[in-house]
Amino acid sequence: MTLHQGFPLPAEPDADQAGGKRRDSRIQVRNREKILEAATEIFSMYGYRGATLDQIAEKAAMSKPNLLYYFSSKQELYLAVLRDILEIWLQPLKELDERESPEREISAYIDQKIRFSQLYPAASRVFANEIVAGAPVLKPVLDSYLRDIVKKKARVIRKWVKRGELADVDPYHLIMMIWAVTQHYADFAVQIDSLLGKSLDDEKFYNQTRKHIKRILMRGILK
Amino acid sequence: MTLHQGFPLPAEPDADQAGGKRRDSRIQVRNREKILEAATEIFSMYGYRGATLDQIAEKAAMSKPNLLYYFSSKQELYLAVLRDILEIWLQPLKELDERESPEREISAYIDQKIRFSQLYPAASRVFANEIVAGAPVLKPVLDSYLRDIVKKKARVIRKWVKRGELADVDPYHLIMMIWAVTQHYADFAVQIDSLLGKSLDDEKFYNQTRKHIKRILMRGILK
DNA sequence: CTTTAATTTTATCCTTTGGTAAAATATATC
DNA sequence: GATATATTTTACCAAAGGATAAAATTAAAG
Repeated sequence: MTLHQGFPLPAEPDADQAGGKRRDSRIQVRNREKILEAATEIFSMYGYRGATLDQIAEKAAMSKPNLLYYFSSKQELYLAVLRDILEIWLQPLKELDERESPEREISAYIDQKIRFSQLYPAASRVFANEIVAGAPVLKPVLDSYLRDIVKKKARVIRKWVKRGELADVDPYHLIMMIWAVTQHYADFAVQIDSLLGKSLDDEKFYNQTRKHIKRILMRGILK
Repeated sequence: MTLHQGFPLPAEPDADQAGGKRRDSRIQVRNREKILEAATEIFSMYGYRGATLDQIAEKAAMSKPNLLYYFSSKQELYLAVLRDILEIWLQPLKELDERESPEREISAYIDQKIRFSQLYPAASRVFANEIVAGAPVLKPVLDSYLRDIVKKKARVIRKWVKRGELADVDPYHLIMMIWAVTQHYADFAVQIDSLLGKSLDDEKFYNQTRKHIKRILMRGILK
């Protein structure tokens, strides 16, 4: 489990055109995509250790050695999957803008998070698995990058509180609450389905959920 | 993965004294406990598939065949772990009492859930892993037992709403929110620690968290 | 103390799994 | 269409992992 060590953050556009080898033939792109999708699905169910390349290869309709032709190891594949996820996972938080009203901004943030749960439930679960497992790979990212971004946004929230636009809430706990609730609908989708017979795929349920979460949270924090 | 099929629910006191074999020598009890604890720890990090008997045996300071002397297979061990967890996980919900005020009852419920996260974080993560993995074992329990209990409690909440003691909230979403937020602090403890440098083990942080969650949620749902 | 039963260790088995080598096939370029 | 390059398949391998057998040891009962 000596995965990790300086996790190459999101975008890594591999900016060589003439640099090393030629990249991205048509088939290259298509297969990498196919594999990443399959891998996300499998990792989301079994975590890094529990997932097998055989399963992933099968889901990608491809032989295992063929898969290894595109990603030279399980670890590399996992890193690629995480990289993709992190990119979309981090985006919304960056957008919190103190110049706007907290009502508008937090509402929009919740919308984006729940939308992520709807669009990428498997990705959300891969992320959940990684964190629940103790973040063996993402720990460095949490400790540096995420930490900074959250600190910055906590300051924004604190400013709203000082301005009297928000009740006296702890910014960190508020952010945790929003994450917890929105991700729950993706990560625990099976449970939701068992209890309610619904999923976020159902647009009606999606909107009901979104509004309900927002109603309670916003009532809870607005002055 | 054909685990499951009629999961033997919580208490299974194995009420034979003279029935089958003699049970529970001193050493028997101690070792089973040691194993269950180690297994909970390992399953919580890697999930069922990702965990290995070698790891569990090592954590329990015992050889693998010795471990298998107490639990005859990985599957049986996992079932035993889940059974233990389910028992304590389910308890609090059963206690919601419509004759009391929602303020008091829901507050007490949140207290119990967050306390569970504090006392049994590994257990919480085993549960999380199981659900995230699609509940291959617990699905039947979710579909029957949990479903019924939640339905019953939803009725209690609805009654409070009708009595005008609670804002017009959807009972199911409210329960999901409480679960999500309280479990988050156990399941995503690493993330919390990275961002805040705190854990629920810290009594001060524990109380701050508890109060903060309650303040926001209660404000959000009380009339 | 013996004798018997419970527990632990050692040696081993078979399957799965991540990964490689090399041959075979398809694709692209001239 | 021949040649070079990229892709896929087939055949393996070594290590890990769940599980068993039987011997060795320890604890309990008489």
